[in-house]
Amino acid sequence: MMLSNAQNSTLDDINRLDVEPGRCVDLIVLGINYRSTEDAVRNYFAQFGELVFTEIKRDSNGKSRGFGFIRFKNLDSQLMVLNKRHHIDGRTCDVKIPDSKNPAHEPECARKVFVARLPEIISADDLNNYFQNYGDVCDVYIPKPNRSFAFVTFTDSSIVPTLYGDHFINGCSVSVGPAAPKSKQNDKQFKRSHQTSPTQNFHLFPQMNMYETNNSYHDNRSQTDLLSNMFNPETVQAFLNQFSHQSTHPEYDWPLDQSPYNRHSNNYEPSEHWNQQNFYR
DNA sequence: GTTGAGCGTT
Repeated sequence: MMLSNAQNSTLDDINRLDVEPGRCVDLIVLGINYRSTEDAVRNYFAQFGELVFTEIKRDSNGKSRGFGFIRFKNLDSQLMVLNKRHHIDGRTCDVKIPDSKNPAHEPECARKVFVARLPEIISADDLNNYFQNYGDVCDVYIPKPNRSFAFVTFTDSSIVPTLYGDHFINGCSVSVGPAAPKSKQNDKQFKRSHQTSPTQNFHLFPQMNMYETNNSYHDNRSQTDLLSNMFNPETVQAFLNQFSHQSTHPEYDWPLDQSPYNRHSNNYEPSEHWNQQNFYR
């Protein structure tokens, strides 16, 4: 056997899956040698049991992307290889449950709203007090210096879509929209985590649920269209800039976990070692 | 012709 370094328990991982218990799922194999063939991968894992599926992901030119998927026929085989280190063609490979199978991988942005057209006179306290009426607010983030927008994060994502639209806070009108990611990475995560839960996809189309009789919301086909309907051009730009990591004074931005409005935080001071990458993890 | 954290339809 070519096993080494058993990592975590495998039963817990399987129990957390959104699949039938006792059935094999596709397993992702990370770290495959770029030169390894599917035969090599299949031959290696055959020692643990019969495989019903083997695939190495390749680009359009046929070059290996260094990872692939396998599926065993029997669960005992799967248990033997899952979350363990393997050695194939001179490289150490990890076998894991794909993120796409794990609904727990919901990105934070699903619990967060983007508040646009935010006047400077509205404080994080104001936002907290206001949105607390709709759900459990666990974080309020206003960039410093003020850039006319904020993020409000809830502990539960389910109420988030119901907030999309205009709100009046202390007599001021603000626009609330999805805190959608812009980067390719987050985009993928965002799509993945919601593919597995079709019932939650409605949050991408809030006007279908909230505003279908409101003429100001024409299109319900894409998030981009949603934004163009919901926000004015300046606000859209501000929204997109936020995800381009273009803070003019990043040293004044607070990380989520150290925001004074973050209940899980006991540090009320701006961080010295803070950088934006932590925020947009 | 290179690389080495990640996440699958083409």
